[in-house]
Amino acid sequence: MDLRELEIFLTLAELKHFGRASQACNLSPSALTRTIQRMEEKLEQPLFLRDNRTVTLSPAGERLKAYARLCLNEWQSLRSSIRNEQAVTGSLSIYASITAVYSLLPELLESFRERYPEVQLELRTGAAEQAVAQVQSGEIDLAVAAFPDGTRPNIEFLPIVTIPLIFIAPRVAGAAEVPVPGDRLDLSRAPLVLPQTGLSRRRLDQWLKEHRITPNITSEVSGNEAIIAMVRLGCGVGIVPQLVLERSPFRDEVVVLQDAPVLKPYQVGLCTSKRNLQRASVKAFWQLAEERSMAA
Amino acid sequence: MDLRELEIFLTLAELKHFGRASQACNLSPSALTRTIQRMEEKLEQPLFLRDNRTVTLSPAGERLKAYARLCLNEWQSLRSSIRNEQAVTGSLSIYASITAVYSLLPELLESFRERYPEVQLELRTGAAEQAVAQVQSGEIDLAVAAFPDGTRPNIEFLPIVTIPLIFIAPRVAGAAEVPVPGDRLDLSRAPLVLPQTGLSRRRLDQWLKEHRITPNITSEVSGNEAIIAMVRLGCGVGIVPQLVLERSPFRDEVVVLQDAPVLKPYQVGLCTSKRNLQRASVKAFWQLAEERSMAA
DNA sequence: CGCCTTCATTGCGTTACACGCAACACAATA
DNA sequence: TATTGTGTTGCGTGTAACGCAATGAAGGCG
Repeated sequence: MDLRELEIFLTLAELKHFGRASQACNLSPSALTRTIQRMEEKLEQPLFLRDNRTVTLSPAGERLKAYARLCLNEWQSLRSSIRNEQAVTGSLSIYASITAVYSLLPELLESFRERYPEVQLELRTGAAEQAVAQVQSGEIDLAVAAFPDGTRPNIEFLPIVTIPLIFIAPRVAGAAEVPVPGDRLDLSRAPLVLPQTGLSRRRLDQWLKEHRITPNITSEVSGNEAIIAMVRLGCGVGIVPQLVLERSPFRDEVVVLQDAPVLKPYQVGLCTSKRNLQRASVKAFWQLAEERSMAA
Repeated sequence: MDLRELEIFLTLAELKHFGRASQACNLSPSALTRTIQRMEEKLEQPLFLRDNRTVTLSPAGERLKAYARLCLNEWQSLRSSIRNEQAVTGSLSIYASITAVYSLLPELLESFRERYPEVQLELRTGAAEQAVAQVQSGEIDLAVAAFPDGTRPNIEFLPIVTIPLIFIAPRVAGAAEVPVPGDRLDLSRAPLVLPQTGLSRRRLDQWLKEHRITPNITSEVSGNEAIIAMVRLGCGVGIVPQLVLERSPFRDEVVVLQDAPVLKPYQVGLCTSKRNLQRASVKAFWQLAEERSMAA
């Protein structure tokens, strides 16, 4: 039994006139007759008692009338509740590093807020490394994350910016062998301040492996900000994404080594699960970001 | 939105597995996929969140699930209530003359009662002449009536028996010119006891008109039983359906005139309106009578 | 690492079915 | 008797739902 059929039936039940009902339903008289006949066959029971003069509802028709009203009303309320739900209770949790919150996200969040003011936004900051894991666990809807090298199953990425990985040195040489600006960076000799894990570490390790160089690692820390702090103190040469350096309060107290190996740059963008991408709020954010990166 | 679609949706919502759900619905996987896609398009909202591993309900899907359950449950209850209604509350009112109640109806009622014991029967007796009017007014569902000569609009007839119209005379001649058994009946001379109106009167009038005979009408009464009573008293020659005479307590006190005009016989049968014929109980009685007259 | 299995989806040809048009049946009306 | 109003039926047509086969994507396993 179809909702359209119920609607047609109800119209006829109220008008009690095939001609007028068919007109009211934008239907040919024959189509109306057949629709009612189909319904009567399905119920194995006449719904209307007709003679050539009048049309009246049978007892079964009265029952069906109540049913039809129920179904159609509930359908209306379902539709509106789904629409409202889409707008009002749409929520979106975003995970990002502090750097991202200050650099990439502001303009995105602003235009999203403008276009979809009804979506409840939740913003969580944390280590950039954990972004993908947060998304995979379902803890979070959307994250700003660096592209992992390999593609992950059921995870979608949308690149937004490409950020070079740069080598930084203290403005004033501290320990021995720490290069000063203008020197050529010799990775086999220079003392290095590196993250324990993470994408930039893997990029460097790969480069070193390709060039068969054994590095001189002074200290391993976690977090790009920590690297900048260590470098500033003169501990050695560090490697950070350019964007992080630009946002750092210590940016003037370290120098960028221009004559250094060029590592494959960071790809930073949005990250979510395939499943989340089907939710209205997530999809909206995603498409907004796509538009902006198209325009750029 | 179709009930079948809702059923399919519910199955998938419970199994959360396209393959198994399609099997459970006797459907190909592709058909299931498309069915869900259609529903999602109609609602402009995803119902399931899928990745290559799992299928889960979206918020909109949860709402639809509640709706689907409501519709399907109500549909079941509608079907069963309609079936029960058909059997239990089916009522049938029958109008018949006293003669019919004693002659035609007993066997019909008996087998009807046997086959459809749940139908509430109501039996009303009255003048045979009013049977059709009772049906037309909707006062009564079904009547045992004589065929009117012309067909009536929106009224159906089912002939059951053919009953000759016979001329009767008193066993012992009373008034002058009243014929005795064996005489040839001369309608221009014999005193007649006729019904004021009714089918038998019309039949006789027609015959007289065709033969250009002016009758000698002694008295006009109403009701066949009255005719028999008058004839018995010797008032004249009467005309009654054979069946009425057979059932009359005075049947031995009048005689049938064999050598008399042959009038077109009475056709007695069931009578109902087209509209009533669509009701289950009426239809059942009608079909029962059809079967019996077939067999006879 | 490569092959196979499991799932959902998509392309495509086929079929069923709902529709509109026209003709019809039946009754009321002039 | 002709005409109008009303519901139904015959028939040709187009859409849309289906099944089959191929595809894409991810997990399992030797």
